[in-house]
Amino acid sequence: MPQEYNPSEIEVSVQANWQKTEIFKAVEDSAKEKFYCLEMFPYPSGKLHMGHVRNYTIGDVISRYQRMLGKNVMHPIGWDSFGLPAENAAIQNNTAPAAWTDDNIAEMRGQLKRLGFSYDWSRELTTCKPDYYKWEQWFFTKLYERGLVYKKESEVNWDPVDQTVLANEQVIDGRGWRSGALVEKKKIPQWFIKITDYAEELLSGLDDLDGWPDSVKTMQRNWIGKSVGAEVEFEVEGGDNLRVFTTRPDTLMGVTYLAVASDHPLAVQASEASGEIAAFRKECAQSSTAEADMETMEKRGISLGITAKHPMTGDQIPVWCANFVLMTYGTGAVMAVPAHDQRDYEFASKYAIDIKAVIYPADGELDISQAAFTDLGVLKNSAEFDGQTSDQAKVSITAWLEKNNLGEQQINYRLRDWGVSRQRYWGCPIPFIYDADGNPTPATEFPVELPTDVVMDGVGSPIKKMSSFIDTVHPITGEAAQRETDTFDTFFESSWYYARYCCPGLDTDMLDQRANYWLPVDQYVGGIEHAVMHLLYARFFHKLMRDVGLIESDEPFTRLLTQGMVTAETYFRIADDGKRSFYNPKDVEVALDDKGKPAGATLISDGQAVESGGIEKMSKSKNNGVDPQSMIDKYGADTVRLFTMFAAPPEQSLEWNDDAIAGGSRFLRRVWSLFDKHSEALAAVKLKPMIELDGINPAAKALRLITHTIIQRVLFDFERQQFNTVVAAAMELTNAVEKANFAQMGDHGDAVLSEVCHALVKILAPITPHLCEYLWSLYGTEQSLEDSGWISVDESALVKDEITYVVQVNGKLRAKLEVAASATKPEVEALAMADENVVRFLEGLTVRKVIVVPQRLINIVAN
RNA sequence: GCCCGGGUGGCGAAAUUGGUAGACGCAACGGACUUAAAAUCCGUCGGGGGCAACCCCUUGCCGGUUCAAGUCCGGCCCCGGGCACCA
Repeated sequence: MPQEYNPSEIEVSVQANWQKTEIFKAVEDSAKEKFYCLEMFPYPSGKLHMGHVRNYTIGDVISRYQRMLGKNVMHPIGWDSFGLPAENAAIQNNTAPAAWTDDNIAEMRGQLKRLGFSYDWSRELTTCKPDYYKWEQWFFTKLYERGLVYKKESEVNWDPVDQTVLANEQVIDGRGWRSGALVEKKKIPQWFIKITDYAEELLSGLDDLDGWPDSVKTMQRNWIGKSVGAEVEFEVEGGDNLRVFTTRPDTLMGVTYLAVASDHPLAVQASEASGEIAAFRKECAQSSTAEADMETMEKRGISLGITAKHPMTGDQIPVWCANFVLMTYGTGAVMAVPAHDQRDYEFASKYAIDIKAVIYPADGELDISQAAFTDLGVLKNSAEFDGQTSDQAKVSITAWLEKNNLGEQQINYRLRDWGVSRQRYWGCPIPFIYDADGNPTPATEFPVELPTDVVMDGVGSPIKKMSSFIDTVHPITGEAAQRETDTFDTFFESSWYYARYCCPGLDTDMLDQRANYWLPVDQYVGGIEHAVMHLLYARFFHKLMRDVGLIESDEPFTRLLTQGMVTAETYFRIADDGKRSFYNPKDVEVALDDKGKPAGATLISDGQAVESGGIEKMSKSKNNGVDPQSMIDKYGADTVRLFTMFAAPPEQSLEWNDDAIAGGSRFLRRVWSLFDKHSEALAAVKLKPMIELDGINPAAKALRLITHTIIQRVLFDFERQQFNTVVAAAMELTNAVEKANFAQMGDHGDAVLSEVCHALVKILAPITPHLCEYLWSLYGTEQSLEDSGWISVDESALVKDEITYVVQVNGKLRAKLEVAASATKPEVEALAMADENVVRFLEGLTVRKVIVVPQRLINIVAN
């Protein structure tokens, strides 16, 4: 073997061999246990960024590990290629989104191949191509037939200057990003899918997802937001009765006002007679639709000047309009109990509305002089319900409402139906056709193809003016008709791509039986930012596909790994106009003080100071991205892969560090020279198993103990997917081999060498597969590394003659003892008591208790 | 504002899940090799005290449980992710 490790040479030739042998092509085989490993597919934004590299390396390590365990692994890749950035880039570069997208895919595909990921490229899919999206169009019409799709008015961010709908991302401080105009909420008709019909199953299904992180399951539970309470009816004179949902019917007697959303029918009605109310409603409309904005704005309201009849007391109570009541949750109206709800308390205090206490703590005094009492308690001032606990009263008051026909028990979900309409061009056309009266009917021919030869003007979707697209024939009447010009939310494509990977090339159906072989996905890997929306939509879609009869399983993803983001230091200067301009870390030199702490940074090009802006997620806006390509060119794919695995555990954020990756390269060179040094011995001894253990040389025995202790840790770490410590273990093993003197190990030297090097290649194989392929070839076996099986622990190698005991006095470390493994508990205790330092610390004290943790620790408690 | 995470040396981190805090690596410093540099190799490396054996302090902050807390419980502070049209 050559003395120098030349990664690019090895990597290119190993990759060519993988391609030639089609080793990663996945074929259905009922005789083998399948393993479907999937990473969230990329949006083709231009070039790979470090987040991609991390995501796909994690997935590749898992895929290769599972393959070595002997499973039939399917590992596909594709492109989530509809979306907003393509439209923006098209405008900027004076091109069409399709061409820009295709170029990016070609570029990024090349980068993924260069990194040596074990993809089955024959399954590659691209969501913006008609052969993919025609099936979601077809599927949407199936859902329509089943009554799961409907159209209703819904709010969007409206830019009144550009006359266009804006994404939340395009609203900055309440203004349109291009026009700078104050954004308004506007209602337009949009398509919805009834995800709320599946709320209960989406919630209960989480209980069985043992392979998902608890944090993600909790987030989804909270997002679905099931609450049990009551709907209560308040009679409004001369108007429709007002129904409200409450989780606290026990506080009913404490209601002192009602509040409705600004677009509630009662508020709309009241605004017709009052300019003040109309103005308030207009103000409420002047904000983005984002919930974070709604929740953080000042809580304000206005009295509607009308009253409603309290169902129990018959009192007339005022009805207000408030900016914090959401039309989309519950009934768009709430009953307010200022004494027992903090938000109502603040609102009532601000507008001098009555506060009436009805719940008292079971013991102690009620104090609502500063804040509401929101705990459960005992009822007072509640007529016949006085003395009941909150829990009792929730039941009895609900029963009373039901008996008097004034309300009933109700389960409410925070989850809202999924609005899938987008007024954008670069998306999948929604397959509906409107007759002359505007009545929709589903398309019957698929695909409804998106015209790709378009010019983007920066305002609005080009197909909304394109008669060649819009004008069509009604599928039933044959009369002139018009196509829907809205497109699907891009979450639509990403909700079912994992199933389509199972059926490449299928042109007669959305899915076939192959989907049932591969699904569910055994391991899904992706960013934590997708914890709720994408993962919830995909779970929902899976159940829809099941109910349409396309697949048999209930959940799409058995095990989920949510990776952390990739971050880097940011550097900037503030210009005279107050704007920050950011400089890439590679263009900045950091000075260190004598402790090695950063002390000031300068721009290399002009030698002038730049300010440090702290660690942030790699992004274009902060200009702190590191181009993976430059790292691959410099160090090779294996080093980049090794570093991304070593720098942090997968679920934590990973801070990029140029120096640290050089350390990864250094390690691989050390592994290389280690094999170089022993290549002749390895070729001669091949895979000689360790059999003769009796009378084994102590040096050989010691190295075997290290080897198998490390194997044991590595097996554990691969299973729990903590790959940074796998790399650390490989480094420790390398250190041990470097120090070992095999010549002194007598007859066992070669066999121990073969065993330890074999372990090292196997441990690193999923992480640095190119290098390991090469090293594996030194063993001269016929089998490919991928098919050569996995490693196991030889328990007999783990047997120790001596054990180190830690001796504590009152919990503080005072001594360490080397004790024969056969020593009994009293013997160990006696040895501990006799230790010089222990004796010193026990002087003048009485021993009260001695705690012995076998094989590990002794704690002497004395005073 | 609400929901979910995270905080350990100069830095990235580890701690077999309540039992030796800092494995492994980066940076830094000292040395070897070299005409020199790179590369490589050897050594030191949380803070403080001590000639030394050793001792004291230290896992964001405050309090608690325990023989024993980075790990469990309660309260705070700071940072990040998500909040339904970025993907």
